[in-house]
Amino acid sequence: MCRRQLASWAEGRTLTGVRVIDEAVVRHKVSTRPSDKLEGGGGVLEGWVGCTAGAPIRHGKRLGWSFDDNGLLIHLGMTGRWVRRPASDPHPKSTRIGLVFGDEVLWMIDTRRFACVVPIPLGELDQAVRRGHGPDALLEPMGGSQLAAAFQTKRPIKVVLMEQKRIAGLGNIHAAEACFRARIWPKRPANALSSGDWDRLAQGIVTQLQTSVDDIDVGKESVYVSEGGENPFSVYRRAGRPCPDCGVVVVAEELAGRTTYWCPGCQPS
DNA sequence: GCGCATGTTAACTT
DNA sequence: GAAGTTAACATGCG
Repeated sequence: MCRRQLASWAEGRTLTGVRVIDEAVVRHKVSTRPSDKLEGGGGVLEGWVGCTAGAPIRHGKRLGWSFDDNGLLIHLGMTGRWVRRPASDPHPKSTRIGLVFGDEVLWMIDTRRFACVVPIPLGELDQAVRRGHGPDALLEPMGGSQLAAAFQTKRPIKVVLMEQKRIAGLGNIHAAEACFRARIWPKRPANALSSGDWDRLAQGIVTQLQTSVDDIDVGKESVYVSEGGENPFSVYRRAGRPCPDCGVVVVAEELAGRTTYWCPGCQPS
C-alpha cells in the first residue's frame, strides 16, 4: 500500500531536498538496530538531490525505490509510515527522514525506530530487496502444493507463515487472518495439513492481502488498529468477542512470542 | 508510576 | 541446522 502512495506522490518528480531528522535511520543493511547506521548516510542521501524518483517496487515488507542511478531499500518495521505534507509545515512527531519534492515533503514517521532506509547502487537493488526471502505472497502467489513443499516443518502453521524466507509479506495480523479464512487452527503443525487445507490456505493468503490493500485504498482500514475506528479484522485483537462468522468467542494465546487469535468454532483443533 | 503489550527482524543460545 | 529466546525502541493502557 505504501508503494502505491509513494508512486502516486512522487514517481517522476525531482528530489529537491532531503531532511535527515534521525541519522540512525539510514543503515548499511536492513536492520532493526540503530547501531547499524551508515556513517555519513545522511550526506549520501543529500547527494541525491536533483535525481528523479522512479517507480517503487515491493517484495514482501521491503520496498526498493530508484533515484536515477541510486537505489533506496526501505523497511518500515512495525510502526513506520509515510505522510505527505506541505514543505512549509513543521515535521510531525517521530519523523525520521523527509524527501522534498518541490513544495511537498514525504516524511517517514516511525515511533519505535525499527524502520530503516538503506542506500544501495541501483544495479544491486532488486537482489537486495529479495535477498533471503521467499516468493511475494501477493505478486507471486503459491498454490497449495507449492505451499506444502515450502512448509515442511512440524512447527505451528501460523508461526511459519510469518517466516519471510518461506513466503514474503505476512506478519502477525495477516498470518492469523489467513488461517481464519482457511479455517485452520493456527497451532496445527504445518506438516499435518491436508492438501485441501493447503489449497484453502493458498486462497486465504491472497484474499486476505488483497482485501486489506483494497480496504486501505478506500480508507476503510487504517494502518494501525489503535488509530481509532472499527477493528476491520475477523479475529485479530478480538479476544473475548464473538466470531463474526459463527459467534463463538475468539480466543488468544501467545505463539512464538506473538499474540495469536483464532475462533475455536471455525478453526477447531 | 509500574508492568505489560504493540504491527519486525536478526543475532543469539540451545 | 532447526527452533526458541532476546534485544533493539517508544508509546499507551490499566
